Amino acid sequence: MTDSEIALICKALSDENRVKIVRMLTRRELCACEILEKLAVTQPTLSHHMKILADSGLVSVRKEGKWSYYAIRCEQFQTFKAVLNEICCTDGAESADGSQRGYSCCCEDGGE
Amino acid sequence: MTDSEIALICKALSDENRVKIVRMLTRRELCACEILEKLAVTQPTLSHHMKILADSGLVSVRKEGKWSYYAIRCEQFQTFKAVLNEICCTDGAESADGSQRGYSCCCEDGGE
DNA sequence: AAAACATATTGATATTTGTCAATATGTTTT
DNA sequence: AAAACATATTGACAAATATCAATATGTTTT
Repeated sequence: MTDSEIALICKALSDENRVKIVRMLTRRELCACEILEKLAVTQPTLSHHMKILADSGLVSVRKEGKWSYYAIRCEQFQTFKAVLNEICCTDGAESADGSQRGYSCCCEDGGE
Repeated sequence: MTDSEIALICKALSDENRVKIVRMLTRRELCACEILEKLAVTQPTLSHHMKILADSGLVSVRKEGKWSYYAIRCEQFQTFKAVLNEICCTDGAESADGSQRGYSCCCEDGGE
């Protein structure tokens, strides 16, 4: 996954309403009308947001009759998260002074 | 972590150059001059990008003499990734027709 | 003190973005 | 066929963004 593709997905998630939408899609697909009910935007604005999410590859669209159902694209989302997991801070297992931190290192494997 | 905070971090990662920067910071802090060498932007533009990354909370700045050292903020980055892991697709352990997928589900825990 | 160096800020500009009203497209119901 | 419904597209506009040149700030070296 290229830097450009990552940037595109992050751009799709760079708007508060689109973050809300993606969070709503956790474990259930939703039609546009259901999403619209929960956001304070007009229908054309929602349609615009859904297009950005779909174009980024993060969300799929399934048309059924007059409805459009949206869902998270598992494979794409998984790849995105895998890339983020490759990014790692400079922290080791514990702080420089030897004390325990209140959180574990952001790196999955704890160092190379 | 609010939708707004997530959007802010994603906005920081919504530019290809900034994705490159964050990837460069994996496991090592870097001064601005080192980052500048590897990107095709002017010094003021880099300074602008570093400010956006720092303001998002994803990156820390440490000043030492005339240098500014940047690093990934482990705790913040980890929290961000934890939020993404809460977001999950509608897929189960296998495809609807019972066949195996070429990738595992994007959900960490495989369902609630 | 002066020069060189690293970084930040300011000002300007072209481009992109989020939003809405109006309208179009396509589907289902009456 | 007409009305109602769900969604998409178009056009417009204010706000935000990425970029650079010029300049400022602060530090180190000479």
